[in-house]
Amino acid sequence: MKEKSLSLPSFPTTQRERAPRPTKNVTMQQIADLCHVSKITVGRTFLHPEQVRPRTRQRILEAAEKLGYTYNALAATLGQSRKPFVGLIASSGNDSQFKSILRATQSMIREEGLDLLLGNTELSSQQEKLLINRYIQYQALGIVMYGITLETFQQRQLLLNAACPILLIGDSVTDSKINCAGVDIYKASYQMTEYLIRFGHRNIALLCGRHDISYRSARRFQGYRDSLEHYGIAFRPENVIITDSDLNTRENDIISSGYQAMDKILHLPSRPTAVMFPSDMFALGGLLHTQMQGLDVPRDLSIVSMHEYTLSSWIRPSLTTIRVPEEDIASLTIDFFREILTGSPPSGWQKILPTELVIRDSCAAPRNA
Amino acid sequence: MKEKSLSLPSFPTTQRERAPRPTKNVTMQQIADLCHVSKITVGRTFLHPEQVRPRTRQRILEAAEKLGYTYNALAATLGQSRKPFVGLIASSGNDSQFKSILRATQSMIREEGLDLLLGNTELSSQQEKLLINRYIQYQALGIVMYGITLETFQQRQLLLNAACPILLIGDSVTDSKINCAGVDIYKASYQMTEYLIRFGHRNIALLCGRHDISYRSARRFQGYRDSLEHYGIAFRPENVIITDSDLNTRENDIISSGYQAMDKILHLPSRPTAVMFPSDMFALGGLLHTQMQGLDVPRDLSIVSMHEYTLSSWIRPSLTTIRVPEEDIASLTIDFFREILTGSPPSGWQKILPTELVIRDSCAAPRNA
DNA sequence: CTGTTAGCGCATTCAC
DNA sequence: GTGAATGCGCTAACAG
Repeated sequence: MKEKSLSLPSFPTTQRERAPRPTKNVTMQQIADLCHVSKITVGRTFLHPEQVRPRTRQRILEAAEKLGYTYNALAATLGQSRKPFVGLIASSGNDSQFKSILRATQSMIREEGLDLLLGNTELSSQQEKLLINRYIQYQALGIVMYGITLETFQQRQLLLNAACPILLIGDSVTDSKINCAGVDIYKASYQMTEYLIRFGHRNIALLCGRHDISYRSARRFQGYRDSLEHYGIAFRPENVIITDSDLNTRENDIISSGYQAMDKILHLPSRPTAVMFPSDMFALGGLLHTQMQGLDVPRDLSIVSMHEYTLSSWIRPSLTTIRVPEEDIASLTIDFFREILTGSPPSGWQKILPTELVIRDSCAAPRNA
Repeated sequence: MKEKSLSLPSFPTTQRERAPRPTKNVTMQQIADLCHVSKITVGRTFLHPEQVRPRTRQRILEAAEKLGYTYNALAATLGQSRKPFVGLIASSGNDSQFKSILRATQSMIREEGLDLLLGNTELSSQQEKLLINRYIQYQALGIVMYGITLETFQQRQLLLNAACPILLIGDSVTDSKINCAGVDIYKASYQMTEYLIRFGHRNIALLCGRHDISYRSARRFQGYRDSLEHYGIAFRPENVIITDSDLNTRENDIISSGYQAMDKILHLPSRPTAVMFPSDMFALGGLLHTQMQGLDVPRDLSIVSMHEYTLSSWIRPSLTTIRVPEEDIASLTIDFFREILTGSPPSGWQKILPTELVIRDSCAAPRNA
């Protein structure tokens, strides 16, 4: 038998013995003693106030206040075997798409009376596994992952944990057992490359995350490559600029990553005639740099982004980009958790949403075409 | 006696009775039964493996695997009265500064084996209070708040909870009892206004958050106003553009907020000669719009930002802005929690960091001065 | 309306 | 090495 999904404790347990905190907690029992009622009556005052006579309730509340009582929600979950947490594991805090996910998740969480555990992996597979296990051990109702490493993606047993459904969002996924809600990045990337090729571009640069580590970047990279190949265009490794803005903790600013990438691209021996950026933010950085060099977009250089923000329609030239239905992904995430809450833990729950190529003004045929 | 800090349960308790989840959890006892050992031996295999004979340990681990056992970290905290959580309450997911906070917090959390509870208030005072109480009830070791409403700020009892230290970050604070690590936004705003005034500007616009709600925006607004007053310049209400990008869930993009604000400003009956933006991102939006209108910055219009990002030095003209020591705030946050961990729960812990006026190319004297 | 009993799952203390 | 007993703080089920 291979290793199954097994969650063992993984905390540093040996270290917090410095401060024994002799401060005994105030418990319901103490309130009960003070009020000459039973413990459970105290509990009821808080959880089902209507079941307690107003006068008794009043006395209990006053006593609680006086003692500085704090309700222990952790103990409560034990008692009612309630699961109050939802885990959200992000590969990086950098991604702006993450915001809309966060926002949507939060609103659901609020409605359902849940709370959010947030972890950041910086695309470390080890961190991913650790966090998944941790959140499972906190009895998470489910875990949402936004971005995943190729390595963790292989660990199906971990991702298919029975006790805690895991949902991958942002990207659709090749493994039909794994829950996901997202778009087909491979296809989007393929199509965008195709779009440029049809303009006549043969020398297309790509700014891309670590495709040796990140599942998403790998898919994006592959879509680009396959598209080139399909049209009989030689793949040039030097045309792929790797950004590790996911990983690099110093490099906080996506726009600046795009800026710097463009600098590299413009210094390539054979200068590309088109550049693909992961998102509008990166593209803006690239655009700013290009224009500062006195080059015209799209006459001298075509620029596209692979993920639209509201910004892209306003800058000049407006950006050709790909619309990702973020709101839909967000509401699917909510649906997923609603299914969990109604008792049917999803499995093989796959929602693949279409992307849309938004054509604007940042592309043209290459000059020498 | 006034209301003290009292934490009562605040969950929607009446709703999760749909799915009774008859699936009994696998517990240590079951593993124990299967292995013909006692419960505690099982526990030890996980927590102090070295205290268990290798052969026994092996058997137990196998049984655990076979049964699909999941360690219940919540129950564990009860047993060892360990506090595994840190709360982070953000007023909005929009703010980019939030990223660096998050990053720093996460790294500390990782080192200390803690986990992060994240909540978003969208500057609703009610949400703030609810989340604070919730996190306290989850036995949070401490709570970090990034941004706070004026209303909650008044609730000193809540903020000075003994069981759970609360740290306000980003801004320094006028109440000497309240823990904080941040910069004096009032002063920064005052100085920036002063800087523009000394150029000869008399008609200065300000883009600002809801200063009737947000503590930070209120301070920023006041600094601007007091500076004008000090130099004998009449305050013009129409020169203050309010952005509620904190609140508005649809408006995801800060750059676009700046863009739109600038549009309003340029249409003001008496057009300002200088505009102050909350951050570089807003300012970039404003700048883009200004330039698109055929106006020159800084000749026709001076633009400043009140919070520097890496971007500001690259765009043209480069932005005059204010450097906020984000990294220092982040490490102070860590310090704060280290003090909690070493047993001295901070109180009146105030770290006020200096800001720096970064002068670049986006300001000039007004044309008609 | 209130109390009794039992249990949630694990950890600690002390024995053996 | 291993085990028994007890406690963590709260809740559910059933009684009265």
